[in-house]
Amino acid sequence: MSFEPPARDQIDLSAVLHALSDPQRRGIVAELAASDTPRPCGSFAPEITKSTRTHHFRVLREAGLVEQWKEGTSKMSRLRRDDIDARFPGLLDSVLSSEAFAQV
Amino acid sequence: MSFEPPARDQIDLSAVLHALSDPQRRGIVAELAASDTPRPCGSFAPEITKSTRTHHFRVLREAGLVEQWKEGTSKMSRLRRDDIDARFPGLLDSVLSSEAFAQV
DNA sequence: CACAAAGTTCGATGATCGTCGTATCATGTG
DNA sequence: CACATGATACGACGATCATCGAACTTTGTG
Repeated sequence: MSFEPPARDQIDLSAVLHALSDPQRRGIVAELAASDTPRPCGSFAPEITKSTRTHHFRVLREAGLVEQWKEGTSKMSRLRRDDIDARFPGLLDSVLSSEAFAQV
Repeated sequence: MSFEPPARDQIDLSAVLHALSDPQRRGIVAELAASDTPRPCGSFAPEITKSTRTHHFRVLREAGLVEQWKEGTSKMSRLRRDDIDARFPGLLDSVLSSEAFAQV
């Protein structure tokens, strides 16, 4: 049972908000948004286990936030910013800048 | 153990996103955002049970999205739009308009 | 081929979630 | 006071969640 990542029109708002409600995942998304160059999964969130990381990337992928492909032994990730922005205009930006803005 | 609703500076992004990730709660927030006149809890989401409704309002209140006060036998609710907008500029608007925009 | 590096899969665990029904409380009204 | 109304409290239920470790797969390199 493999998960087709959702097409642009199928991206679900609840799934996106749920995916973004976890700080760890939000951190990954923020890092992905900060630079366009794809990075291997392992270079994110070094403080958590590999399996937990796999889990978080799966949630992001199933929500439609992230696209992944293999490259050698590692797996690259890219933020589907175009799709998200097209489907939910302004949402991603406001979430990311909210994080940056609301530092206590 | 009663919940102090969070002050503006204590409103947590994860809690807000989690609260908004539930369609039922997002519906309540959307209705609250649509009209300024406070309404009793019972006038929302008539398809779910009273206790479930109470639960959802508690999540919204603890996340800082909603303020409530008693008025006679009923309990009124008000969206804390000013606080949310001040803390996370653009977030609430983009979530609400995302819902309206992305009708499949 | 042997080995290392990067991810995935597969339980498992403890926590939280959404929903419900029933009992209870508070407030207003006859 | 008796009763109705609106909401909360208290389990309880199955489902999902975030996290982990151990085993496994895939890919590249000596």
